[in-house]
Amino acid sequence: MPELPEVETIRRTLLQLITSKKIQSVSVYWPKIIKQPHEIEQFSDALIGQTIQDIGRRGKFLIFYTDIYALVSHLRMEGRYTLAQSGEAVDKHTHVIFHFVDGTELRYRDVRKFGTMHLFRKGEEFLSLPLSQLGPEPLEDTFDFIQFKNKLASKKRNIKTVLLDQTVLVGLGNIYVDEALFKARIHPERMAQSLSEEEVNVLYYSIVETLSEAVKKGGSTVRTYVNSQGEMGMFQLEHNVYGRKGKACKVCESELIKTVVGGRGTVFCPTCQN
DNA sequence: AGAGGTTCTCGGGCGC
DNA sequence: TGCGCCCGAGAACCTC
Repeated sequence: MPELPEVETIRRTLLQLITSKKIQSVSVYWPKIIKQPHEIEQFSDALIGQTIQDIGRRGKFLIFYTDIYALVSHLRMEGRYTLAQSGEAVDKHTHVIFHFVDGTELRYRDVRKFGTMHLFRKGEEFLSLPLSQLGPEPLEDTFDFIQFKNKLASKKRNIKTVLLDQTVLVGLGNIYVDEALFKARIHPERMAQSLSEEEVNVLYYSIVETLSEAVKKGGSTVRTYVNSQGEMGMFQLEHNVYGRKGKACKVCESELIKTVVGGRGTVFCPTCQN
C-alpha cells in the first residue's frame, strides 16, 4: 500500500490527531505484528504512561516518538491507522490498539497482517534494522545526484527493480516507480547501468517531481487506502500509467502495456518509454 | 483463480 | 573451495 506520499500524508494527519495524547494501555491481538521486543508484554508495558511527542517518517516507515521511545511502524500492503473512541466496535482486522487516557484510541488495522512494529529507545532507532540500511530521502537535500548516478552505474539489474530497492533511495513503490519511469520516458526493463548521464538526470528530477506532486495531492487512493481521517488522496486521478493497462497513453495515444518486471506488475507506454 | 500497494529470507548460480 | 553478489522464488496473509 502506502508509498512515500501516502505515508507522509498519514504522518501529517496523525500528528494533528494524537500529539500530546498519553497512552493508558496497549492491546495486541496479533503478536506477529510486533517484531521488537520479542516479548509482547514488554512492548505493551513499556508504552504505558508514555505521551506522543512527535511523528516522523523515514521512507515508508512511520516513527512515533514518545517521551523515551521511538516506535517504528511499517504499513506494508494494507496497514491503516484510525482514531476511534473506546467502546466503538472493533473489527476483526484490527490487530493493535493504543488506548489513550482521554478515552480515544489509535487502532492499527491490517487485513493481510504484513505490517511490522519495532520499539526502540529514542536515539537507537536508526542503528539497527529496519531503518539502518535505508538510502536517501528523495525529497530532501540528502538525495544527491552524483551518488544516485554512481549507484545506478554499479547495478546490473533492470532500472525498475533498482528503484524499488530501498537501499538505493527510499519511498518508491510499485505505483510511483511506474509513474516516475513514464515521466522520464525510460523503459522499466532497461539495465540501470545502461542509462546515460542525461537519462539519469531526467530520471532524478522525474522521481522528485512525481513524489512531491503526489504529497501535495495527499497521495493516491488505490483500493483500500484512505488516510487516517478516512479522507481519500487525489493523486490517483493523475496517474499516467499505473492502473491504466490497455488505455491510451496520455502523451502519444499508444495502448499502454502491462508486463511483469522483477516479479511486479508493470504498466508502461511502448512508444514513449524505450 | 490469482493478483495485489511490500519486504525479508533462502537457495542456486556465477565470477574471482 | 570459499566468498560475495545477484537473482528469482517463496513466504508472511486475506479479499475480491
